[in-house]
Amino acid sequence: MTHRDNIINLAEKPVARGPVAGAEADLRAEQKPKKYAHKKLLAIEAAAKVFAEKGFHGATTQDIAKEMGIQQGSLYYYFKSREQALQEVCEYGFDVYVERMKKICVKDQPFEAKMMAIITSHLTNYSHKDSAMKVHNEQRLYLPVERRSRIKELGTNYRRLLEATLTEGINAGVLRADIDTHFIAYSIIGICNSWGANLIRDDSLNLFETIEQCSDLILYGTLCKNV
Amino acid sequence: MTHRDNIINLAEKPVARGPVAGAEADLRAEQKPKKYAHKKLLAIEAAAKVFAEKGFHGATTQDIAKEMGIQQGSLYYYFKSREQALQEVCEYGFDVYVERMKKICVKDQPFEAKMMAIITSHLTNYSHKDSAMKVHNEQRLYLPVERRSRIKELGTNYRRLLEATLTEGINAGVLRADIDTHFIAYSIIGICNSWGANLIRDDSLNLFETIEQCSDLILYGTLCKNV
DNA sequence: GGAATTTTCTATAGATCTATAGAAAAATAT
DNA sequence: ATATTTTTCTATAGATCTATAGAAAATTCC
Repeated sequence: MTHRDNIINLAEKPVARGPVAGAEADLRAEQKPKKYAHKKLLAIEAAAKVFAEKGFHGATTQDIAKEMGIQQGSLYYYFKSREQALQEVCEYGFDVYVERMKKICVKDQPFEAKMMAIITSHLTNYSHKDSAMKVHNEQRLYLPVERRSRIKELGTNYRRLLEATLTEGINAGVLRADIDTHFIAYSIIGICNSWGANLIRDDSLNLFETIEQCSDLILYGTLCKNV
Repeated sequence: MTHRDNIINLAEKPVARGPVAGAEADLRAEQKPKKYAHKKLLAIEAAAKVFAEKGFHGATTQDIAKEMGIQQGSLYYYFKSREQALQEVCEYGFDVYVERMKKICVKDQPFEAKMMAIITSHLTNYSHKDSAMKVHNEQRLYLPVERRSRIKELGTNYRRLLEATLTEGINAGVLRADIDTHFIAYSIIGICNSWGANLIRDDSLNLFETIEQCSDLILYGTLCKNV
């Protein structure tokens, strides 16, 4: 079995769905109401924005409700609790995100291009999904473990895809054979998260320049080639 | 003026002390009491630990007092407010830290060794100063701007030292001439903070291996040299 | 030992904030 | 038009949590 097979297997294994421990699926969303599903999304986005700004513990249900333009008490029509709101924000978009990552990893293209696509995907997520990704990175550990299983699962999937891609790069002779794929995967995620947070904070930063610089650093390092 | 001169100048300019806006120096600590100064340090460390675990907004004065083994109300003997405790935790150790950085940057040694020393210093800080550095990284933005001036100043000093060292590396022909020192400096800090947080969380991680791997990634990147 | 000073304790006012209950309003269906 | 369902509102109990005040205990000084 080749490493490409490995990646394809990982990529095609459907993400486990259905009730995960502590997930408490939103019954309303799966049933009749029409308007509900849409407004629930708005609620998640409002929560994401507020959590991103004030942190989980610093954000009140009042704040989130205000962001949505409804009364504090009404928020409980969409979330059973403030904690559940955090959970849903953390999970929001991560699904899509991991799926996108799978497509990138499976695609047959030069390693450098793949790395750039991965970084682009990671950083673009910060600017598109608004604040959900930032909240995921910074606040998820405030969730009790029971609520984190799905998030952890998605994160592990993501990291494994990255590691497999790195291994593939080594086998293809593109990457150094002596790197630790686990370490490098974590580092890439670390750099991306760090710049992702900067991108959100600082409007003057250019997304595409940042992507290029990140790729460049990870691939080529900083030492002069002539030495 | 050479770049080395630049660094030396930076390194020898004494860190601005005295009352910074919003700093509200702890009068008690500067006056007579003997036991006070010592126990105040314990208070800062207790606060650091609790803030690191629960986040600023998630940590109560009760939690901090309990960590110190005193009553909730007694905590106010050491801090005027919970917010001031956060400020002091964020500043704690950073002084020493920047001083250490200056010494490293000024010292005449091969660039690779310097980079390793810088990373060692940054990561060691995480394991020694317990949680203060983590709190600084994750929670300082919850402080109102008035309380952040000193912290910002120290951070800028630190980053400038790093940038100057990188520039020096370029001029010495060791580093690629086309890197953006500002970008690389931020990235180094990002990687270190990301691994620093991992080190605190995961006991099984080896500090020295992590240091070597970080240096290696930043200097050499991941691409195979033969390509 | 007794006075002065430092440190800690107890108790609490006043200000949140979450989550719920039940009424009201809006939307949809019949 | 009326009944049914969905969505929002108001009001509030009950549970925090911060910060202060003043008494008590511990320590230091003479």
